[in-house]
Amino acid sequence: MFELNQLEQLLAIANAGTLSKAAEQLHLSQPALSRSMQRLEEELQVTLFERQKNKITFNANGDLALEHAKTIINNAETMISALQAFERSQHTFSIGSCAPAPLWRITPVISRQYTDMTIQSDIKSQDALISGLYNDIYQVIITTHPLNDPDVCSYKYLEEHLYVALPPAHPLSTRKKLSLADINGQTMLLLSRIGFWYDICKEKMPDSYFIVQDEVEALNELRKSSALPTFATNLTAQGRTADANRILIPLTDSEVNVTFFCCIKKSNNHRLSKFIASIQ
Amino acid sequence: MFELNQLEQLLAIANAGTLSKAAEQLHLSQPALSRSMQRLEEELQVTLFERQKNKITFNANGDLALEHAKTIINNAETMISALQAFERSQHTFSIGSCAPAPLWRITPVISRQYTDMTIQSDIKSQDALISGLYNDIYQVIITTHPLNDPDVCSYKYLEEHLYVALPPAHPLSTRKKLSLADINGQTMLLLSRIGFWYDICKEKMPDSYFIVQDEVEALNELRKSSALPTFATNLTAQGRTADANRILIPLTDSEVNVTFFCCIKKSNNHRLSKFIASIQ
DNA sequence: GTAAGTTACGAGCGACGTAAAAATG
DNA sequence: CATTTTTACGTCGCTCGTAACTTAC
Repeated sequence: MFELNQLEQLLAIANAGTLSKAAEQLHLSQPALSRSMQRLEEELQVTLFERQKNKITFNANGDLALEHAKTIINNAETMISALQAFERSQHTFSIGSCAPAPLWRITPVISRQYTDMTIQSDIKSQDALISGLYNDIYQVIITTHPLNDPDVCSYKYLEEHLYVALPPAHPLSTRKKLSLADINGQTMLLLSRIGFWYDICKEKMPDSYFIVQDEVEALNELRKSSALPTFATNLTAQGRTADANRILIPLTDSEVNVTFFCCIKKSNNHRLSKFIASIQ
Repeated sequence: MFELNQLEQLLAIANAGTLSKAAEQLHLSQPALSRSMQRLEEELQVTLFERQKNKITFNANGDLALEHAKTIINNAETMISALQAFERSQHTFSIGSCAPAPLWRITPVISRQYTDMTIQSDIKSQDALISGLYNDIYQVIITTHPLNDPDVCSYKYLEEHLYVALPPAHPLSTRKKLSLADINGQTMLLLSRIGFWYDICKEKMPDSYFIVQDEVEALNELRKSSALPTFATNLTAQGRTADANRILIPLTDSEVNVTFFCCIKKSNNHRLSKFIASIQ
């Protein structure tokens, strides 16, 4: 049987146009390449080139061989990346979530349970999460609704309730509850990468301007040094313990009082049994 | 990049079950195979086997690699056979015909014109001929009707008229013309491999029994030594020159007075221009 | 003359086989 | 003890690079 490196050489010759240039690209001497192609022809029992004294061109066989070579090399490269991706996936616990808060809780749990695994988490749209679960990009996804699929188990995991954190001097700070509509128009501090929350803010508070911060620390600094309202959640210590400078007022909209579900392919149930037990 | 022979070895191991047996099948020492697989794993940067002290089994990566390896090896083998088939086709002039007579004429013409080519001819049903022309199994096919396809040129080539050759003593031998229905029921001598003629005989002379001979010589011997009627055609010298023992009577059915057409893919027009000129 | 290709020849490295060791049933 | 696998080591062969030659523009 011929060898893959000979097919690579064939492609290189097609790309470079001449043996010499191809040899250079392949870090090979030109005579070595010449002989390698002679061996390939011998192996295939077919001439691939039209040889003139100082010129070599593909003949019809060569053109055909080139097409086959391309697919074979392509398959070989696919094999390598598929294997390496599979290997990585074996040692990586990938979680996708539609919001950041569940990850704050779940990541430490997993890293304690699966000590030899890398944990990788994404915040994505629900659609992206679901297709990621089907394609085994995620072992676990966290959504706001259980998945309606017999091959997937959805476990109720957490409830999240949002508050608005107002400075005491704020005109609305005496209210017992508020809706997003009530605070629409306010300029607010907001974290980035908050998944579906951002879409809700944009939709329900179209007149507000959001000062977006990437880092929690940066946001906290701004919170201290400004009178801007922010959001808070029941899922962080920082959100719950009333801040000296802020009064937390519950938000009433159903969209900001959600239940999160952990969704796992049934085929992964066994592998993740320890994890499943821990979230129930 | 890894090499194809390593993939072949991988398959051999999967088939044989143990390194030792696989090595034997591969005509390789067992340690050599062991190291070759170690190199493959190194190359892929992925372990493929679960190694115990004196036992080696595929792991999940290995199973996946095996699937990829199968398709790659398969592609490689396909490449070899496709190239060799293509090479052969380049040096072979393949003609398919629905009847033998046109081949008697056309074959010598082609062999004179294309001296470096092998001529290969088949007698097949019209359907098989047409699909063979499309798949480049035939460069030329001979049919009884022109093809209705803009990519194919159909050239009128020959007319063939059948006669029935009766012994002078035969009751019908004084007729000026006959139809197949008139001689239905007669036991007749017939050549084999006569293409669509055979179907016509069977259809139009359902009550006849046909003594079929593979060889022309054998048929001629029987013709001399028996009084059995046979068919004759305008396309052979032997058919035309009246035989002392036979009287040739024209058959009137339209089915046995046919025009043959040479059909050639337009894409082959250039390559076959010499041939096309010679048949017009 | 430069740039392309093939052939000739010597050298080095890489894959092979043999031998040895270790483990299992 | 037979079977299976890995490691160690020396050898052989294959492929490489250099050099020389030929041809074309």
